Amino acid sequence: MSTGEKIALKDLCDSIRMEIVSRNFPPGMKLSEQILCSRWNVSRTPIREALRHLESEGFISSSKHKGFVVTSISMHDVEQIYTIMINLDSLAARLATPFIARDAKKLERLRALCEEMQGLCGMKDIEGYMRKNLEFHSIIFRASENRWIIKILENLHSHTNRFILKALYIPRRMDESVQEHFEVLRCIEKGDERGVEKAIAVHFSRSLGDLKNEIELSAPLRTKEMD
Amino acid sequence: MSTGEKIALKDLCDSIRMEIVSRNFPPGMKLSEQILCSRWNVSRTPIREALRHLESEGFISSSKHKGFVVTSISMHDVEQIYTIMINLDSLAARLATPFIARDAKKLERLRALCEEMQGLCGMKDIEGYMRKNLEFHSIIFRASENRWIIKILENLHSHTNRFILKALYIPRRMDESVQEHFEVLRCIEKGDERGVEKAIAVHFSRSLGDLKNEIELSAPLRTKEMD
DNA sequence: TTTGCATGAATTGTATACGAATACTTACTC
DNA sequence: GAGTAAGTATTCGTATACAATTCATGCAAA
Repeated sequence: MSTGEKIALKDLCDSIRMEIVSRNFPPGMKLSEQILCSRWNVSRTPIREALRHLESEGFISSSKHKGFVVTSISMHDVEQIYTIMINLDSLAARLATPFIARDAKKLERLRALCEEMQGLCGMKDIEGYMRKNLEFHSIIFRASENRWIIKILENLHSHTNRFILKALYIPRRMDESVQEHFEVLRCIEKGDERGVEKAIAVHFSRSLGDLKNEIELSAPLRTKEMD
Repeated sequence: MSTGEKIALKDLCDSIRMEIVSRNFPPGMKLSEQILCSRWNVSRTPIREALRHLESEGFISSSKHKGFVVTSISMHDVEQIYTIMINLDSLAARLATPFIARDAKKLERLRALCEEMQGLCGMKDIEGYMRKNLEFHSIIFRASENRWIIKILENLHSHTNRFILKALYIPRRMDESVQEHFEVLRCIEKGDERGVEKAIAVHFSRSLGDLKNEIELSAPLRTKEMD
């Protein structure tokens, strides 16, 4: 790969972030500058600039003379993040409702996603489900037209996606979750801003609750800290 | 200045950020790397890394081959940010309440700040007032013990402080504001989490409302976009 | 005067070079 | 064999060098 034109800094940043979010670069992994250089065929300067960017986004941490390391994300972090998302995603959804309600394309896409999630849920395709789920919520918060919220939520959702574990399959929860998405969609279609706000808050609260239960149950497997 | 030991990257970053927040580096200002280099006696490499960090925090923007520019912050941005703070600061305050309620030192400091604000308000010292105000709210949200909220709010408060204009003196609003701070403090002392949450939300809502009015009134002076 | 272009100066983007700190290897002692 | 110390190798932090692009200036022509 990459034997031709030069990669832009932003793309470099996105590439590395993707590796981290996909757990291809797992928590705790040392990010050697040299290896990254040869991986993307650039010198250390742009690599370090990209790493500084990701550092400020919280995906990696650095210590002097020891270099960069992928941060780990614990259940404790996930709880803290969900606590924020319960509030912010619902706020964003409320703001977004009037914009989406009169946007046939977005409504159609949201409905398609709901149905696709229902299908994937039946097929037990967690990975696919998570992708659709992320797109569903992204469409909503991006429609809030509040660039500050959008930036924050993009970051937070990326971080939760680092934790969410393909392995963790909870059939009951997934069915519930699908229904909650449909409920959100119904409220949006009605233009019921407060209804959407509430539905999203409930959705994230339940997701967090079930996540905590599940982790609790699988505690012998892995404890509080993931990696 | 700076004729001795080498400055740490983090401090460099903080220094530049301070220049921006204090409007010493005003919105739209071109940040020439050379000038920054000679200002802090370092080479371009650490300067650029610091700038990348600040870019991801939203204080500057860059475009290829044109370099870095201090971002401008408009009333529209401030409205968007306040919309978030109304929710997030109140959430943080609710979380923080039980921790502060049993922390005599913090309670004492908060009370002192309230009284100092009252004094500064009488003396019409807006700059001093703003500083105390920021410390008051920072103590609260930092006590939330949610590191994700803390990071977000530190960033948002910094940005609003770029906008808030020393020139804008609103006696009535400042008196009101002082009372609202006392109300927040009373709720914290009682350990009334929901009361704190509500009080903070009301406080930020009113601040935003008055800010909008004031901007509206002084519209001939400066319109929507500040700088 | 204004428009257009050409040339050079200045600035940025990236690569490389070098000093400093850390990690690793090896060899030696016990 | 375990532990340790010295010396080597690697990696990082920063400075500098070079390439690519933009910006400014000046001059010529309309």
